[in-house]
Amino acid sequence: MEKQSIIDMLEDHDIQPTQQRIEIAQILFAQDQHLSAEQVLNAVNQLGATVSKATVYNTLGLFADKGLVRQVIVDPSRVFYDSNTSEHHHLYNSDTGMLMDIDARQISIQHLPELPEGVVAEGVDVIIRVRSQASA
Amino acid sequence: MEKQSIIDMLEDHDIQPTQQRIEIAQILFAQDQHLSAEQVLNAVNQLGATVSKATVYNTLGLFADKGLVRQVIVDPSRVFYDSNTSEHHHLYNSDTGMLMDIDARQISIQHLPELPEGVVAEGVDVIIRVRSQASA
DNA sequence: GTCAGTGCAAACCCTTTGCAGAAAG
DNA sequence: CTTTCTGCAAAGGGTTTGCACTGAC
Repeated sequence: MEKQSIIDMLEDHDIQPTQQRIEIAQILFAQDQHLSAEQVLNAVNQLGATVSKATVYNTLGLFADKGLVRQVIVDPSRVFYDSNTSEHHHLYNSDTGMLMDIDARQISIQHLPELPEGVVAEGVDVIIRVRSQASA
Repeated sequence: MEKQSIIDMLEDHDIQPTQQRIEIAQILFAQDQHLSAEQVLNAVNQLGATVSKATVYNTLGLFADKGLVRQVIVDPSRVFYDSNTSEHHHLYNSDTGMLMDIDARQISIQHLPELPEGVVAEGVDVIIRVRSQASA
């Protein structure tokens, strides 16, 4: 994804395209992937850029708020940020930490229950948890 | 649930029924519920008992390993332990932190995708995320 | 008496925060 | 110039760990 389309994407989502945000977005949107904050930090700084930890966290939080990425909560120890925002679910290997997308069409949810009063739906997460065969 | 059935339950799951474990189990299995480690700690100690934080964490981890409770990972800031181990899913209000059970029969998953090689399924979590109406 | 379990406090790790300096418009 | 963003380092909060003490059998 080239720089100008990144900038356009950020502006479309009411995000000021600063240099750090552009660099982080370039990492995230290079492909559909799931990265932790630390992985983003490493990746950005391996490109020669220098973005601080605080800015990575701020930016990922901002991107999530604005709908550019989706937080994936599958492991209590860290949050993953998913650059694929199309409807899909996840398969998580708790032994390896590997997180895979599953096309939403592969899982059909028949009928959602009626929600309690005063709440609005945000989304539905489906997580298929697996382990490597040998392990416990 | 009376003390003797708690002890039987622990022994059935290869867990030595120590006093602290019995107290924690009595809290957990008083009803189907979702408690964080901190909530268990408070609840246990309000009963006049004294169980240390380390033991609460150790015990909850042990119970989860042995299948007595189920970890529910919906919020990056803390893990909930669910004393209802029958098949069901969850509804989570991220504004209030409220976690509710949803009967598995209310959601039907049509067909699971084939798993990658070398992995075995552990389970499928479905989380319906909601917010309180007023909020963002 | 032996081994597993417990408790305390310190260590850990991811994440957030306060605040001064830098950059964007 | 004004406002927003960034970076540093320190603080925060849930969880884990090391190790000596206690309890179970």
